[in-house]
Amino acid sequence: MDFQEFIEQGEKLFLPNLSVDMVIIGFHEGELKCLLLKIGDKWLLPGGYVFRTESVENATVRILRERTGLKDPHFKFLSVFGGEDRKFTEEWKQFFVENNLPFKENTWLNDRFVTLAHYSLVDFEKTKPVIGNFDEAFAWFNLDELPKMWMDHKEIVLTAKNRLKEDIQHEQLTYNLLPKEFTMPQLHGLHQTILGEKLDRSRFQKKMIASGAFERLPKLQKDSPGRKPFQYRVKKA
Amino acid sequence: MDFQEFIEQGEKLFLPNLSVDMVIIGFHEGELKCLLLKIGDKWLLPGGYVFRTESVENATVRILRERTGLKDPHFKFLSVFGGEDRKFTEEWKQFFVENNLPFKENTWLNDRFVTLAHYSLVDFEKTKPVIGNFDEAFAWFNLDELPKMWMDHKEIVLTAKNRLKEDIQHEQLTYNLLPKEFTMPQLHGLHQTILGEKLDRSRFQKKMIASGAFERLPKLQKDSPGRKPFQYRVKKA
DNA sequence: AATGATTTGTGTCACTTTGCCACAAAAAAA
DNA sequence: TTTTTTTGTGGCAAAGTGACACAAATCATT
Repeated sequence: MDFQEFIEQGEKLFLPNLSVDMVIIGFHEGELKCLLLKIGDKWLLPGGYVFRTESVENATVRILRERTGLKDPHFKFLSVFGGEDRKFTEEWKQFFVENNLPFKENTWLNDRFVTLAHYSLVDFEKTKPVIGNFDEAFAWFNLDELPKMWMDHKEIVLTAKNRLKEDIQHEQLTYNLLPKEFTMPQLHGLHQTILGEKLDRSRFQKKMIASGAFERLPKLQKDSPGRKPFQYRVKKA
Repeated sequence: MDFQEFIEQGEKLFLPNLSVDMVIIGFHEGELKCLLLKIGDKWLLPGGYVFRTESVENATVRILRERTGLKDPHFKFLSVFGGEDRKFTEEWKQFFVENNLPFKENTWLNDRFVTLAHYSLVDFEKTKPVIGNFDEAFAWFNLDELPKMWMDHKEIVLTAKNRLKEDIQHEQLTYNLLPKEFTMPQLHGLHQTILGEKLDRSRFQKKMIASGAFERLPKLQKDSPGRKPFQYRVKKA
């Protein structure tokens, strides 16, 4: 679907005034990163619209797959952003002007959008981002060093960051951010990064093992100094 | 707004294909009750649509106020229900036929709806339900004895019931279900009802008091046998 | 008025979980 | 061989939890 077609057909194909946005989070070099796309001189969340014949959930998975190349990505609903004046008119205008496209103020694209924000925890190494038809670039940004972003997208990312902090206390989900096989020191570092505080390594390790959610594998072979850690993977139910 | 006007104007006034539904929960005679409305021979959740010039949040508050008479009701987002074939065609058809109204298959009302479900914890005594223009009746139903309901509305109620069980573990919010001034035995009974299990009274009371969220008031005067309990209210921040 | 039943507030005590530190084992580096 | 780094596990005091006990307060019944 090229842009012209997208503008013309979108109104018929999609549920109007409704979008799905994804905060896609990966863990790389000890930092939490978020996948963003560039349109114009600002960045935005990967997102899309819901086909009239498609469930919201399927739209979410479809959008995620399209942008990450992952088959079965983790995701979780985050929040509704439904402000009465939530429009992207200025952003689209700039995009149209820069691309020498005829800008019309009152297309569906410039109308108000209620967005269903989700977050997704992905294995950074396995994720192969794909830009959309209108995006100029993609990039991973440290959650604490976000660029200029569209509208309220920065707020959405920060909401996700805070939600992750809460969810990690009650749910076993951080392993989605690591490779299938990982070590306790890795998981420990990840949790410290998410919570932004030091966690006692001894206690953390004992607690994780005691949770029974992981099974121990042979030790990891590596060249760095120090004892070689066991590897773990999530127990299948 | 009468029904004819509602049908004709709704499309222009509201965001299409989007609704807000409320699971309004009260606590009465030791049981959790849910406020439902009757249209036709089935019951449905209080709900409504979002004006194009109104935020989702304001719509939620407006709908809640309209149906409960409460000034500043508690509410919390529950979940999105966005199935690809989520339509109320049959239910509306029956309503139109029963009321001798001309039924048209393809009005906005019969289109697919994504609903933003919320739950609201209210003081049963203070709540004065008001039925909508098209509702035949309202009633409070025990959460475990729900009547025949529209589409997936029963599923929404059950989702709320389960969510409440979870939220109560992490958040101080159950006092919304009690009068401003309440006793520890009351709060204890409420928690037991929500969780569906016995909680040690001693421990519960100590934990609640230790949380520091409540301030002790003079003892309650009552005629039943036994020691008179202290009253408490939520500490203002 | 005395006694008993009921309800509520608080105490105790064993058991578990948590926070913090220690230390030994393993393996590269010096 | 010794040192340094990393990882696994142990110990112990403090805090939290579950189960039960018991006393205080108050109405109902002799």
